[in-house]
Amino acid sequence: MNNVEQLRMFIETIELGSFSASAKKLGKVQSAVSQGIANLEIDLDVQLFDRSTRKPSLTPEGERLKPYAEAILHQVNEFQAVVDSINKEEEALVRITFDNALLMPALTKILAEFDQKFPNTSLEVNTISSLQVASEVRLGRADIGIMLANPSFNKLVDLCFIGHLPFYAVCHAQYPLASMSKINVGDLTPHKQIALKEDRVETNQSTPLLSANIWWANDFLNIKAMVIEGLGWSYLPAHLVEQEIVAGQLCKLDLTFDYKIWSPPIDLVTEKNHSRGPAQEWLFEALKGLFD
Amino acid sequence: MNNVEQLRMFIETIELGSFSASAKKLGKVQSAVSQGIANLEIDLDVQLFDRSTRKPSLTPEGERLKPYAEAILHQVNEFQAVVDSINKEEEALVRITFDNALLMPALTKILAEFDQKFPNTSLEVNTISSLQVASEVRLGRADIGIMLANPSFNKLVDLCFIGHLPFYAVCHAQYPLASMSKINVGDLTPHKQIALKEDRVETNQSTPLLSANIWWANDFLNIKAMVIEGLGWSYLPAHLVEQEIVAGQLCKLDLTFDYKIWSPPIDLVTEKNHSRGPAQEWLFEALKGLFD
DNA sequence: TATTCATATCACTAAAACTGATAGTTATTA
DNA sequence: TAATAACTATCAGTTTTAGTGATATGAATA
Repeated sequence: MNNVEQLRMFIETIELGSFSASAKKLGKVQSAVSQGIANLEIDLDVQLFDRSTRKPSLTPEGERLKPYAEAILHQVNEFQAVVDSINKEEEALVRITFDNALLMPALTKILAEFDQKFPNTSLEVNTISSLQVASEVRLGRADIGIMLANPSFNKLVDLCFIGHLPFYAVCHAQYPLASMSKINVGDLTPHKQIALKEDRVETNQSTPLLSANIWWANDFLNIKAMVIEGLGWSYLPAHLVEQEIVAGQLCKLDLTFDYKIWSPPIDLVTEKNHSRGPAQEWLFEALKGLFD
Repeated sequence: MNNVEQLRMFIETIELGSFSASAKKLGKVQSAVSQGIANLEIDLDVQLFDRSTRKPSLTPEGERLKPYAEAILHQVNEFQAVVDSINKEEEALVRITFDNALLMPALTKILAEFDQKFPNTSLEVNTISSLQVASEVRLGRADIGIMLANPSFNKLVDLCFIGHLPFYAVCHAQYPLASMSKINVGDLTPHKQIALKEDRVETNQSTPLLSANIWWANDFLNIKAMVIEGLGWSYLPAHLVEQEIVAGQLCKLDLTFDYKIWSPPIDLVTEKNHSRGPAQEWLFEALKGLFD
């Protein structure tokens, strides 16, 4: 079997029930399909259609071969889709890396849209601590990064401010602070704060340290678990605790000094002066709207 | 993409590293492959090979397309295999039905060999009670049946005697009969026998009924479970209890009147005067040796 | 029975695939 | 470094295949 066009004739004739209809759909004259199918039958030495009736009807052998022919045509279409993708200069792979605090519904929605728009471009998604995001991009191990803003990197990579990630100060509903109103800094001092271990010496913490007794964890999900256990209070990304607050499991602290919600800025990170293919370009633009 | 031969040139050239080697393997001259690949590149508008070196080397685009081309060729091979199967007049489907007492290792081994020999023929395997096997075949719902011999069917279907299925009289190791030697018919009378419910009135039981108190079950696996529970003794197909006897869980009864192992005859059943395709023919011949 | 709709066949043309020869290029080796 | 071996590209000519348009024929329909 070498002739894909004959397989198209075969399948279209089955679908449409006649050689002439099949010919019209394939942009040929009737005799082309008639001969094409006849040649296919000769090549395979298999009778595919029964012509004793007005409209050709599939033989059992044709029925048996139909799914295999369809499988070939399907693969041919896949092949063509990749060819088209290449000719649109779409990348084979885009790699995105972000702080795991940023794995929020709006982000996964963007990734799902990406999959729809660029079915022939693979996506590699990594979550790591914000600190490492920039270096992953700079070392060429990721194409786009998203991280808690840190201007000290702006000589090494391109940064693009896209919005603020709101953090809530929360504790468990049974924790002493939950029932307090108008909490000021002094009130927090005796309570345990759980903070993100960011192991960077050169810059400030992304969340403020307010209690005297601080425990550290390297992942917001760990911190969340510890807060739910009632071990202390913490600043956590709003999207991570929204549900638990609604369910009454966690409480926001009524802090007098947080006149606005604590919201550190978020940057997109890309390699310096690096050209982007269409898939990367689309993803970059989509991520700009992450906080809209 | 319509030209499968060009894809073969593409893949063979990758495998063999040169157009000339690829040409030799495909039975063409070098220029045919050279032009073939060139035409493919023109059709796709994608540069597949870098010719600046002595031997052509894949471009990144070629690399990206390679697995898709291989997928097409794979499907084409599958298609051809089915065509070959059809031309050898192999059946699309063979249906075999047998008494579940016969589901023994030797049988599953034959089915595994069938799968090797006839990868393009589907196999439908049904287990039902021996009584129904013949009628399934007669009604055209199975191609080959295997059952405990019952000559009353030989006007309706073709029967072929293939051997005896040995049955052991067994009970649980703790059951009173287990410790008895030289058991005669009278010794059995007070003990409960568990027998196969064959719901046929016109013929004898396939296993003899010897106790006064008889329980019935419609499946040997059910009977086996009941015997293991210590509910009574029963005749069971040897292959079903071999393991448990070795493990000491079940015991063979030392029956004085069973001078030989009780072994009812087994018949292959096929539709009367029905022609067989090669797959069915092979399976029929293989099943003849089931008890060798 | 006439009509319609579909297919098969055929001679012809257009397109494509292939061949064999040749010229040019890249490695290897003497 | 020059000769050689092992490739590839190109081209004119040929063969093969695919497609066209006209025509004949056959099956359903009314």
